[in-house]
Amino acid sequence: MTTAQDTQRETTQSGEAHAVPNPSAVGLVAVIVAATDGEPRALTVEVEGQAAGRARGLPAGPLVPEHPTLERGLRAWVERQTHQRLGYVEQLYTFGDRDRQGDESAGLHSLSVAYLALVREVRPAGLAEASWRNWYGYLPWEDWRAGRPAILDDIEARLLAWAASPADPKQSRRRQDRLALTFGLCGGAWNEERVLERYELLFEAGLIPEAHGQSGAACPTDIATTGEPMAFDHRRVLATAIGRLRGKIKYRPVVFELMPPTFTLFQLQRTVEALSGTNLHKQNFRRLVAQQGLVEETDGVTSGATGRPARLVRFRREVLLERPAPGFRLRASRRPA
Amino acid sequence: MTTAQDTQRETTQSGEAHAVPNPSAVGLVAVIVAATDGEPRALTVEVEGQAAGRARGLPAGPLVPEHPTLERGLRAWVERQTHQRLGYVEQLYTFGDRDRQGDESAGLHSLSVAYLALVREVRPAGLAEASWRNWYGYLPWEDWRAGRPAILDDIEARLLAWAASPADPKQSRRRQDRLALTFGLCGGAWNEERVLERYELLFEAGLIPEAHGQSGAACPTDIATTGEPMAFDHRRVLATAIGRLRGKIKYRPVVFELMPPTFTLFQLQRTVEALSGTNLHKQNFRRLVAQQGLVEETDGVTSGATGRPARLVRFRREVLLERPAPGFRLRASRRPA
DNA sequence: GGCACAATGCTCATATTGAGCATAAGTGAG
DNA sequence: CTCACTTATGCTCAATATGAGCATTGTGCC
Repeated sequence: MTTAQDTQRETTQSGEAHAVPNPSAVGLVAVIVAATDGEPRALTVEVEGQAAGRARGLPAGPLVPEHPTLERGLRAWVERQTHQRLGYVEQLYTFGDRDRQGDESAGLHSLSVAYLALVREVRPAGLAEASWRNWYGYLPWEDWRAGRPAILDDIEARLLAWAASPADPKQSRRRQDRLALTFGLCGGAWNEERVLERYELLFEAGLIPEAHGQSGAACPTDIATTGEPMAFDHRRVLATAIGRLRGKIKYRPVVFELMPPTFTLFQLQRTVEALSGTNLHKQNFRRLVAQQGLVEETDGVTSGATGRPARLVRFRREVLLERPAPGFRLRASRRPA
Repeated sequence: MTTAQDTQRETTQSGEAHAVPNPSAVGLVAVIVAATDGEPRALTVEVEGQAAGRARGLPAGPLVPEHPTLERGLRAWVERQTHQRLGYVEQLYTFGDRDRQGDESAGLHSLSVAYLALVREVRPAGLAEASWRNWYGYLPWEDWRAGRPAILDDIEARLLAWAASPADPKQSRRRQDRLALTFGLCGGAWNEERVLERYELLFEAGLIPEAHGQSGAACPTDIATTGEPMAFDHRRVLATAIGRLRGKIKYRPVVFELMPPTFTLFQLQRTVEALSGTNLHKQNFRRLVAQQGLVEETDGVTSGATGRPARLVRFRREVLLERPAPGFRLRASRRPA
């Protein structure tokens, strides 16, 4: 940035000149994503204050005056808690709901500014408290790579019951529409980007333990069906991140942030599939990548593994300049696996 | 929402239990968009604290404890300042850079959570201090509907000079690459979604008065070229909103939030063109809308105007349920107008 | 009626997809 | 060494989608 601005010295964003008339506590949260061995992983940490005991959380910490920017503050917290350096970082969403944050008592707001980060390698998690987890452990219904997940039978049955429960037929109808939209029930189609909407629906329907008190006793489903819980509202943040990432890989070449310097086209495909939770047609995928000019060949080939060796390629950084908006326009294969 | 959560009562997002250890001032800002007579408009208000005097700003106000959620707080501020009720609202971005907000003195952060709102009708702005402004008055280089804006000649010359100025050839090269990417110079293509990147580049290059002190004296360009200034960093917020909206209309049917209950296909096209700043091929546009099933015919037709009367149509809300991700995959017509 | 003007209908060449067949080039078993 | 197996890679083909333009249809206005 160039020049300091003194125009605004004496005024806040709102145009008022008081000294912090209504302070809020601002937290920073990070969803740090990697993909190794064809599995999508998020970096999690131990959470001490959590009554549930075993639920893990995302790297997070409060914004303090020492942080020059939000993003720098986030990087500092992540490095401190996980010893992981971040490369690609983008802002995700700012969460501020009173009822979800659970901070209504103090009479002031507590916001969480969430970020999405993509990292290349999974170092074996420098700290014992930090570890990489397959994100589908938290949202198992999102993984359609081996076809429709069986747990969806159970989930759908409960959701339909939830939709049918209101006395008011109009409200019942509205709930059914939402089911169709998000879970593809009643003739709707499954859209892999609606991760957050699905999680929120499950939350409202009472199938998410985090929605009930700390005991989780009121929750009628088990973890095998609705996934492992997370501390605070971090599963919601994770769902937001996955949805955003699934959308973004279709029009920006962000997947390459997850790849090593050289890789095979099939590894790339596996990574995209891991993120999107669907399967792609192999030949068409390589055609797409080729014609978009996203990669260039190296002279290396794979070895050791079974099957014909594959050529190693690398990301062509030049496409960022050439094409107006490169990325994958991926479309799931119709065949179930 | 269903149940209150007491799990988190005693902890903040970060897992610490202090009472607001590091407070921040949080502001809410709204970019409220309407499209009337084929022009894109944003709702602006008078800003009192602004030394520059005439620069207007976006509706904004601090987040206070009385606000149940961020979005509700935003709606309250907007209604108070502009008498405009909001329908469609989505979160845009949270701005928190020290150097841009100009609040480093106090030793605490001041964030702005920005929202994008789309409204149907332009009521003649209930309050005198609030008025609708064509958004291209603030970002004139973004309007390509009548072909490439002439002012870009001037802008490009200055940007090229800026890129050439560093002694370090590497840095110079990097600047040129950015120019190619954002402004389509040096063989690059113009991408109408990169509104924010273009504004930021101009800001860095010193062509935006807001980047210099309150006088604007150091700014080598005039308003006719680089657009009318706004208070604070609100032009950056506006640029963010336009970029987001231009992207979103391609895959979600959000334009209809700007349309009256019934409208003609050409009015719809004019609105899309106004937002995207480009021209579309008329026949292909209607084919697209038709085959996506986005609208249904009414039995009304236009009258009074010259030319053959047009059929009035309405938005088919059902598509939200049917199609996985409806929207316009608009592509600019090649011919310059 | 004849014009100007916009709405609407239709054609056509060219990409872009979705799906699958065929072949190539390795590994390991016998 | 040859076969079975596995994965990589090349290529075809039909179905759609897209970009561009021509033709026709209704209206208000002289």
